[in-house]
Amino acid sequence: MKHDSFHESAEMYLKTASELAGCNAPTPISTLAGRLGVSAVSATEMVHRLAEQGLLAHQPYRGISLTETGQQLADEVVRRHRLWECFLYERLGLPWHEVHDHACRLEHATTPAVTEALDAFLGHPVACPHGNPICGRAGAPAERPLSELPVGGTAVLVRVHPESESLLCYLAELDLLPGRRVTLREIAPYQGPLVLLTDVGVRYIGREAAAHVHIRLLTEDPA
Amino acid sequence: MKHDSFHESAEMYLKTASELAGCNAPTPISTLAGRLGVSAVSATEMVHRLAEQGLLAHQPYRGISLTETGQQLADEVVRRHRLWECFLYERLGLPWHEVHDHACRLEHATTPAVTEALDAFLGHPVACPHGNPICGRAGAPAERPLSELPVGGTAVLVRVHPESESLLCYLAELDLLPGRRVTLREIAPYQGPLVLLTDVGVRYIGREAAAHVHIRLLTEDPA
DNA sequence: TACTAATATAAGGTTGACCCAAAAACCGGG
DNA sequence: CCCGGTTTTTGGGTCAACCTTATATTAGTA
Repeated sequence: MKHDSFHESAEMYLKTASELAGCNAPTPISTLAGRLGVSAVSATEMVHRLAEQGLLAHQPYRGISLTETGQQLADEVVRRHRLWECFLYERLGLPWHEVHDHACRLEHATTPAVTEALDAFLGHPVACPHGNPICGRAGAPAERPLSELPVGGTAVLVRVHPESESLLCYLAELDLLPGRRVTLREIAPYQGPLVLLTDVGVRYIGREAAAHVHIRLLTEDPA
Repeated sequence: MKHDSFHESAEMYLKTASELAGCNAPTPISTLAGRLGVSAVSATEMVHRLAEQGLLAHQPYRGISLTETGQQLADEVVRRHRLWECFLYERLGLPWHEVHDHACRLEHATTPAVTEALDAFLGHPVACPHGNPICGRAGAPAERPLSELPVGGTAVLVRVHPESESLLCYLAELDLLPGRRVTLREIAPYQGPLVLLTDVGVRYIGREAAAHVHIRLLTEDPA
């Protein structure tokens, strides 16, 4: 017998599954595998193991979805992750785009007692530095990807969802952080970038990236 | 490719080897194995692997000792461990005797950037809550195990060295924490416990435990 | 010196998390 | 309804870290 519960890997699978579940219901295993950087075969194996433990359901050729228990576990991991991000960013002063990776390591080594104490220490924060909610489920009113903002509409950036260092870094460079107010002037032709007006200047952002940036709509049309 | 450097296990071996090295120069593998809770065979295997990587030297039938590099690695792990202990105890307010175990998990998931930032955040502490030094090598003036305090002598408890939750818990119960001033009244016969006078009352402590509590001598004889 | 207890090695197993290559099952478009 | 591309399964490997049960080696002591 090693650790009490399961390991880093399992937690990563659940966490990732949870992240992808937000998009379309049954996530194909290949997507999971891609995101985790493992082969489809390996992912399938692990999915089976997790399914046996009742953490997720696998409908062959359709995809996977988390069970109640699996979702809970995943939520805990995500919570730890975001709490650490808060700590690393707010208290330790590490750069915005770096905290994700450090938190990825810590999230698996955090006991429940530490999690709770950390949460209290940070004053029960409601969102990580990238705007992702910390406590209850996602929800929140009228939130959608930036890529769906209509031309002329104005919105506030609230979160960066499927996070990745390169994306975070890119956004930081553009100064497109949660809290920023943007207006979509136009979408360049041929799947071109979105042209955004912000109070720090004009910004261009690709559709791919924009799909990962979530906004809260302020107005549909220009003032 | 998995993690960049080596894994938790290797770090634990090095850390433990370093802890035991303080006592007698070449540590027998069996001692290492015992402390890590693995079989002697497993420990031997791992020792070979680590020796191949030049992290420690193994003299058959005599024991092991860390190389320069190995010692450095071990020191880094220990440093991370103690920094986390400080954080958990001072900032998160977790109990004195519990922080060790939580820190044991975190120490392997801490990137250099986080270590440095944490150190700064804590104001570059010089010792963990149990009194073990954080930065440079152990040293410090005139430090010895409580078990070597002469009868009648007075000393200050400075650190608990080979740490274990049960020991820490026991000491906490007795209120024998670093900073406490004690006078050895007598040693009960037949390898009996030490009888200590403290400003919180009389305390009895076994010789085993006393060997793990380090003191700084104040006076050799009663005032 | 010869013996015993500690130490080391050898041999063979297990488990988790990966990999590849190839075969089989499936789904949807033409 | 059939064919091609995606997905899954099958079979066979690797590697690290463990395990047990022997068998050898050695150090220290009687």
